[in-house]
This record gives sequence, structure tokens and C-alpha cells, in this order.
Amino acid sequence: MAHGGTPRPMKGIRQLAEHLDISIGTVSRALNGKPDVNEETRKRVLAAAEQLGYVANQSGRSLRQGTTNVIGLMIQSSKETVENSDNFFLTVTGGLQSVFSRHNLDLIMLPCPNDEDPYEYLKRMVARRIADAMIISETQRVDKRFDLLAKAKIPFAALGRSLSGTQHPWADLDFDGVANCAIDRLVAHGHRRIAISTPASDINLGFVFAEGYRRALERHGIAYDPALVIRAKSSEQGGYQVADELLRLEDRPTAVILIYELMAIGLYRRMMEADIIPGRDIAVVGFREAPRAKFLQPALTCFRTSLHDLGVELAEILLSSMPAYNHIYPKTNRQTTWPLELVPGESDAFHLTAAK
Amino acid sequence: MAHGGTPRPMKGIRQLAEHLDISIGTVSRALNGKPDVNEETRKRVLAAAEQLGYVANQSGRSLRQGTTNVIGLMIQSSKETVENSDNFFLTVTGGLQSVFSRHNLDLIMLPCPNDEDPYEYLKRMVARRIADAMIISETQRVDKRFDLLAKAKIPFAALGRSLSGTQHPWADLDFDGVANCAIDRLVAHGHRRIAISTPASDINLGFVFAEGYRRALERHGIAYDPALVIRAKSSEQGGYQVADELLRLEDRPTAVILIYELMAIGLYRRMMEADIIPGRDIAVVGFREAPRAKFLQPALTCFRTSLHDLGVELAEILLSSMPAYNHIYPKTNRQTTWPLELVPGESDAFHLTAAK
DNA sequence: ACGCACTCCGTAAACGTTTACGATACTATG
DNA sequence: CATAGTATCGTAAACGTTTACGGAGTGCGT
Repeated sequence: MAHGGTPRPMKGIRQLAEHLDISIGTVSRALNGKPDVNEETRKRVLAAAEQLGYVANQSGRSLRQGTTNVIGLMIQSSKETVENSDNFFLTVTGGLQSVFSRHNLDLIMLPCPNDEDPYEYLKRMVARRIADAMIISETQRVDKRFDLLAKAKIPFAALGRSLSGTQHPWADLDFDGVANCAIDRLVAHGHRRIAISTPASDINLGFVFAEGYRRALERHGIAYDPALVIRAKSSEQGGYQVADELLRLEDRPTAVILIYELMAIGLYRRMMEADIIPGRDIAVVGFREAPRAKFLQPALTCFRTSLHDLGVELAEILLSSMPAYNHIYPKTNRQTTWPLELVPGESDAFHLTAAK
Repeated sequence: MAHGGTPRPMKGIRQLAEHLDISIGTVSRALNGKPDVNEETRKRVLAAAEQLGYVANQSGRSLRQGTTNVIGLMIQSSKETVENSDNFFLTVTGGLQSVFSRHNLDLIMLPCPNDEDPYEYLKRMVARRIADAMIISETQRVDKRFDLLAKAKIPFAALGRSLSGTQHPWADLDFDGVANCAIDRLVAHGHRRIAISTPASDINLGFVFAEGYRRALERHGIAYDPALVIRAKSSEQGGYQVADELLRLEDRPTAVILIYELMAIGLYRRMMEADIIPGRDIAVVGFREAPRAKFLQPALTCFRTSLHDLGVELAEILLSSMPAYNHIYPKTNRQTTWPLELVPGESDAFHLTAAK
């Protein structure tokens, strides 16, 4: 006899079962949508669970069925990332969740501490079986994490492409496309000496961008000059530094492509200091459109994309590589480059007439 | 006899035990630093665990001892947050982790999906017992989450103070101090009509800031004018809107204090459009120093603080309210306002001579 | 009346760990 | 030598679920 007590916090499935005068097995089956349970009792169970606020204990569940219903997103909160990502991760996360939530999967973010090796951190998380699948980001040129996850047989996908030989799912921004588009545009405006920036750290996207740049130049029959590839931190300060190095060159480039939107701020400042005006004396093309670079005068030419949709794509790619969800997202191609769209500004809107 | 096989992934403590010819109880005790185990065998166990890469399964462990060794940080990735937080959370997270890691606690971030009610989301996470303790942020004026966590007897702390009657641990920026300092400074420069911005959403910090503003005015014997408290979104666009509204006022203020650094960008732009120059025609004081507002000309007067250290403080406050760690961090005061330091710029560096 | 298929539900065994308890061997003490 | 105490370890019972298995009841055809 239920005494209609106030809805106190549930202790476990056992209590819920005896509240209903049903065996715990039936309760479990009812909650999990198993077929062999009367539709009538299922309703009763669901109602009681709702009323008493019962939710299955995650530890018990995952211990039994070996699955956590959790997807982990590992992020490195290195100083550089924190200062420059411009909420990159939070935006992508929104897209990821919109897919995962459809399957009752919860996304958790796993921030690797600054003072811990990302590999060791991931190893710990994997061994603890804290998540069913992983998304990793900021992949390095040689990244042991791929092997780690593969050996542990944990499905994973990377935010950012792989350059090592290992074949695995990823989604990444189309650096190639950006480099091509930017260079096409600059060349059409008469530029021949075009510099680019590339990150100081050993991160994949730097190589990809530089490679796209090299090939685009080749396509236009322009010689590749290593002096024009400038390594700098991906920050406002880095942009300042890039400008500084450009000004030091004896044979100055007439255009520069930045790999981080933020850099434009510092670059503008340094250029202004030297009385060189972007869009008049030098052409500047930024990478990703960002709210914080919108104020720049003259307006920065850059590229726009939906990071939310990139997240959606990445989530689907990941699920398609998980046996339990493969039939829902039967992707054949699990490696995607995500397009960006040119947003023309004024920072490169001038034609080169004579040399120099 | 161990055959010196390759270190394959461990199946469980059982395998590790029979590898060592020891009972699983002893292995567990050895790994967990229990006293009643021979120092010699402990070394053997630790060595074998290291070599075979054994890490205790989290589900089994938490099921048994009812603890997860995980601290959850709930964040709402609402559009507004994403665009404006300027990596606020990632920075605070660094501070949090530096404390937690000392106690083998892992921090995970729980991003509440946009389309889910934060209360329901937290309820789910709590019921699943995914973490031992919680940190919540963006607390509302009336926030049911406090009661939820209290009833569930889950230790928690808030990033951002509480305004409801409930007594609970929090750490927050010193909005009062900022309002006081800003107004003192402005009044010293001769200003009497001073406007402030406050968030459009029902978030606590808005009320705190407005209240500090009101009291500071009172202290200087300046009448409070509700028309000078302008609600706007905490973004660049919001700043533009604030400027717009200020310009519309018949009796224009001579100074304005912004609650988000980003707003300064939009405000500057709108002011410039109206040929009103910050630092000459109107005094502008920003709130938190931010890399992305550094470029502003004239330089924005604002306030600096270490979000990392705020995270450290918050972590210690949380731990002090957890029975297991209380003896390590015996805090008496679990509600802290975190100081900010004035960074004088040019945006308010003029003295008012005559009225208007 | 009998067997069979089907629906629904209870029972109990897992999942991997920690830990209370008791057992054993050894040492010190009387 | 008997006894108590100590150090070390093995045993088994939990923790809260899910799920394979089997049993009870029902309906139906022969």
C-alpha cells in the first residue's frame, strides 16, 4: 500500500519496485523500453519514476552493460588555446550536442590540465572508462593519442585532420580551400609576393595551411619563398610580430594571409605604427570571421563558416563509427573538410599597378 | 609464472591479481594506499599495474564506494554566453584544476544544451550521480538549482554570488568594488550624470552591479536616475545599442560604465559615428580587461583580475564544504568577492569643466 | 484433454571494485 | 610454554543495474 508520501529522493530501483509491488526486473525493462512488458505496467512505472524523480544510477548501469552513454570531448586548456579560441569549442559543442541529445548521449568536456601531458591524461580517462567514445582536438603532427584510442578500441573522432598515416574519422576546416581562394583573389589583384602566417606550435592545421598555400602558389606558377612563411603565436601579439617581421624583410611582400582572425588586430596596429595602411599599402586576408575583429578599419577580408554545423557533422561522423549507431548514420566518408565562405572586406580591395 | 608477455590492456583487478599470485583484496588495498599491506608487495603491485597499464574501472569503484572522484562544472552554452564569455570559463577552469588535481579529483565540464532547461539538465546529472560535487554558474535571481542540490545533499559552490536567501558557498567578482572605484574616479573628474549598462537577462550579476552603482551614487549624494540604467545584451552589439540609447536621451550623461568589456567596441563605434569621442566628449569605463578590447583608441579604462586565481579560490571554497576535504581547507568564510584592479586608460581621462 | 505459442513477469547471476571480517603466521611478553 | 598482540593477507559480501532464463498464465487449435 503506497501511503502517498511526499516525493522524497529515490534510493534505487529496488525502492521504486516495491513501491509499485513489482519486481525490479520488470521495472528495469519498463524503463529501458524492452518489449516484453505490459504497456499498462510500463505506463505505471514511468509515471512513478517521474513522480518520485528516479533516474538510474549511472555507475550501476555502466558497470553492468559496459557503456556509459557519455561522449567525451577532450580539450587542452593551454594558454594559447584559451586566449585565442574565441569560444571555438563552446560553439562546436552546441552542434555536437544537438546530435547526441537525440540519442540520449551526454557530452562532457574533459579539460586536460596545463601541467599534465595530454597523452597521459587521455590514458587515464580511457582506462577509467569515463566515456564510450572520444573526440579529441588540437591534434599534433605525431600524436600518440590515435594509437592509444585505437588499441583501447574506443571509438573516436578528431576535430582537426590527421597527418600521420593512421586512418581515422575527423572533421576539419577546409584550409586548402581558404588558401586557394585567398591566393586566387590576391593574384587576381596583381599580387605575386604573398606571405602567410603559421602557428608556432606543432599543431596539424599549421602544416595543412602551409601546404595548401604552397600548392596554390604552384598552381599560379609563383615560386615558393620560405622567408614568407612566418611562424608566430596565434594571438593579437602574434599578429604584431608577423607585421614586425614583414617590415624587416628587404623584399617586402604585398599581401599577407593570416591563419587566425585575432592576429589581424595586432598586425593592423603594427602596420599603422609604420604608416602602412592595410587595404592600401598591403593586402590583408584573415581566416575565420570573428565578432571581435569586426570593428577593424578597413574591414577585414576573411572567411565565414558555421562552427555549429561543423559540430553536427563531427558528431554524425563519430556516431557512424560506433557499432551501436552505425545503422543510423551510415557514412561512407568519415573524413570531412568543412567549407568556408569568403566575406569580402576592404583590407585587400586594391589592385597592384606597378611592381612594389 | 609470468611469461613476460607484451603489456596488453588489462581486463580487471582480477587479472592483475592472478598475474601477481595475490588476492584481489590485497591488490586493491595496495593500490589505494591502505595501511595493512606489506611495503614489499605494495611495490610489486604498483610496478605491475604501471607496466600492464591497469587503472581501476571507475564504474565499479564508484558503485562500491559511492564516490566518483569527479567534480562537475555546469555551464550554459547559451548564445549570449558563447559570444561573450571570452574564454572566461576555460580560464577559471585552469585555476580549479590546479587545486583539484592535488587531490586526484578530475574536473569535467557539463555543458547544458541550449534547448534544455538548466534545471532539468542538472537534475538529470545529479540523479545519475555523475559527480561528487558541482559548480554552477550564471545563477539567476531565483534559481531552483540551489534547492535541488541542497536536497540531493550534493556539495556545491556557485561561480557568481547568490541573491536569494539560501546560504551557500560562492565566489564572485567584486562588482561593488568596481562600481565604487569607477564612480569615485568619475566623480573626482567632475561627473554627476553617470550611466551604467546592465544585462538584459535575469542574471544575478546585473542586479549586483546595479545595486553597487546605486549605493555609490548615494554615497556621493547624487540622485539615482533609473533612465541611466540601460539594459542591453552583453555583446558588441549591446554596446552599440547602449550608445544609441544614450544619444537619444535629452539630458545626456557625461559618463558611462559598461558591465562587459566587449560592449566597449560597439559603443565606441556608435559614438564615433555621432562624432562623439570617448575620452573627450564622454567618459567610458569598461569592466574586465580583455585582450580583444586592448586595441581600442583611446585606450579603455577598465579593471584587471586573475580569473585563474578566482578559480583557485572557488575550488578551495568548494572543497572546504565537502566533509572529506574539510580538514584540509578549513575555511570559515565560504562567500568571497574577488578584487579587481583599476587599469587606467584614456577613455575617461578628462576633467569636466562646465556643466554639460 | 492435450500441446503449443505467446505474453508477461520474477529470479538470480553477472559487471569490477572496495572493505569488513576473520585467518594465519610471527613476535613479544608473561 | 601459553598468551596476547601485530602484521599481512584471503574471503566474501556488498554497491545498483541489466538481462538471460525459466515459470505462470492465457488463448487456440487439434
